[in-house]
Amino acid sequence: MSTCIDVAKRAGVSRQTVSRVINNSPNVAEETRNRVLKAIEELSYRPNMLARSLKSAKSCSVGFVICDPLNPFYIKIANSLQNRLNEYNYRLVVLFANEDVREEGNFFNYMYEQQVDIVLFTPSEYSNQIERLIQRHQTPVIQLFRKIYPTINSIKVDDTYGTYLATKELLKSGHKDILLIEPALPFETGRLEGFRQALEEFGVPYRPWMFLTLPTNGQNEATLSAYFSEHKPTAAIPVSKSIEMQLLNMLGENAIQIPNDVSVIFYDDNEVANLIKVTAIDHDIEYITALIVEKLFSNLEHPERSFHSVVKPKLLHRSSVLKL
Amino acid sequence: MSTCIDVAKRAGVSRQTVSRVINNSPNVAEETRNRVLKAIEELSYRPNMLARSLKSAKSCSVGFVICDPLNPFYIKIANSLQNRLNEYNYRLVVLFANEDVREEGNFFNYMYEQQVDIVLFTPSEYSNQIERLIQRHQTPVIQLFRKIYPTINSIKVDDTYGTYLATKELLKSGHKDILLIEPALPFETGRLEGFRQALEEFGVPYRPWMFLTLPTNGQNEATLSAYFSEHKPTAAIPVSKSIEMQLLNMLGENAIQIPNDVSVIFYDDNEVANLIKVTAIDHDIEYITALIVEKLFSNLEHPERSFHSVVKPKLLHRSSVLKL
DNA sequence: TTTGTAAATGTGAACGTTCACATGTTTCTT
DNA sequence: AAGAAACATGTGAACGTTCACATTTACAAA
Repeated sequence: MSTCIDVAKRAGVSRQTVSRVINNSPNVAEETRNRVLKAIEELSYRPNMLARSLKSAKSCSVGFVICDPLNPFYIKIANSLQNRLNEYNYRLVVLFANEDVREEGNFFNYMYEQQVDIVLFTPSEYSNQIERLIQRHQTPVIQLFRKIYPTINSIKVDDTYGTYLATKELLKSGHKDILLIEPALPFETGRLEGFRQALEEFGVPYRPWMFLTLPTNGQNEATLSAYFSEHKPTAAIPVSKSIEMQLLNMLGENAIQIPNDVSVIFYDDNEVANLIKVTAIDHDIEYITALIVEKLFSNLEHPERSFHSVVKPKLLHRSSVLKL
Repeated sequence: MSTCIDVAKRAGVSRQTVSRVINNSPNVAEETRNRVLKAIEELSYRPNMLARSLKSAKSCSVGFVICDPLNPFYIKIANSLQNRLNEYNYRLVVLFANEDVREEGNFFNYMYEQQVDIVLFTPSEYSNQIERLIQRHQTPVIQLFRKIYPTINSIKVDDTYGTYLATKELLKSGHKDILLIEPALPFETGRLEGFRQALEEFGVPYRPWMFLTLPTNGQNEATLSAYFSEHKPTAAIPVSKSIEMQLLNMLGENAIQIPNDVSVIFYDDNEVANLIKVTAIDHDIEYITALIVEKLFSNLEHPERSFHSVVKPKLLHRSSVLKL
């Protein structure tokens, strides 16, 4: 692998001039620039980013911990984020995680070792060990999609508003027996709140059986089946892909049809929702990543300014809601 | 961010001793090691990997270009690969791509700049520009899942055998009018070959209408619908997630039921296949990544030994094949 | 002509490690 | 007891860049 000194020798200039050319700095004579460019081409020279980052004390990289790699939402975010950052000559350092707090410490240590300029992560639950780790280092951190650490900057989707939207849509169609199904998480998502807000607005009383939490890694078809045969809701809002799938499975096995027997709105659009035409809460990936990038750079410039941004989701109408 | 010199000062040793401790080298007195470890802890010191890689001329990183980020197969591969590499203190540098040759050159330049020790990529089509780029650099490259460049080491799934398996399964159940649907790709996948092998074995003549290629980014429901109403195959093998989804969509709209009206085997298992119980070709992710890691390290040690590995897929029986 | 200013280019040091080697200290061998 | 071997530790240089500054050249203004 050739270095800038090899290029310098071949072009008959100093290494600094090569540096100027590859960094597009002005004050390089056109003739010299061309000579350097030619040498770069001939040697297929590529600057060594390790050396550059080491010297300049800026790696121009953003760490991103994908908390659930099998959820395409996060992959789309990562993909879009990478494209945006590349435009600024920043790179995205991706780490696949699996919703495990015990591993989160390793992720941060990894990011610190890689000298990323800023870390984006989705906390899986509160841990004061992690909080201390973050405070000890000066690397800025932004929590995405969940605001679990009050003192750490955050960007998230307004999930309260999301369930509010979905619930309102069902209420508008005349549904009164609605079931909200969430995975059991070690923190407050705000979804139940939005659910209750909508119910209240339509004067429908909230009943405890309208809200169900399910173990995250369990086989929940039996629980769901029992619930449906006992309570017979006319509509359901499953949250998270795995619960959506389990619900579909259960409905299929019991020959309960969407929307004739039960109306369904997914919280989180995905290709299955698209396939079987399920109305869903939709997140504007491009808008979210644009916001992340904006906040990220402003945070690098003004680390003292704290922020907690909230993005409103939308409802994507399909045909899984029956008018009663 | 503290450096090894900060740690050395605090522990009252030289930077080299700190280096020895963090690299677990022997020949460090127990008492000294503990003093250094304490200083590391107190300063929350993390070694700077940029500096380490720069000096040692080994970044201990593997570049991985994910050709289709929305296909969970590649994400699972990346995730598993990352876990395995971490065990060897290697890291995975991930790049999201979108099946575009024109971008592939940038990916390689990026990987070269990042000084990765080896690149794993899935070529989207043959390009002699890319071939020259790879040859000019000494960084080893392994093509995954597609063997497009004959001279470059490869690891792939035996797709000929995959369609052979799927076709045989349908033939065994008495199907004779089988449709293989592939995306139109600019290279030979070998799937048609496996399809024809199985037909021949069962004495069923191959007819041109049994094989359909569809544009990769098109809305193909209409084409599929026309095909089905004209030829009425009793079974179909859709290849690639997007074609699988389009087929399901079309079947749903025309009220064609699986398996009563048509038997289906997916080429590539996924959660939709699991949900609606579609028999599918299954790839053993862990086996594949173990092989990749093995080949990767042996390639770093013996760059002169070339290899072209092939992994056999399996058939995952579910209930989408009707016995005729 | 002299002087000043801007543009073009070069040089030494530094970033945080590790390598190669040097040096000092202990422990074993005979 | 002397020498060798093993262990423990330290020092200068280097990795490929960029930074800060220095130097040279060109050209306009006085």
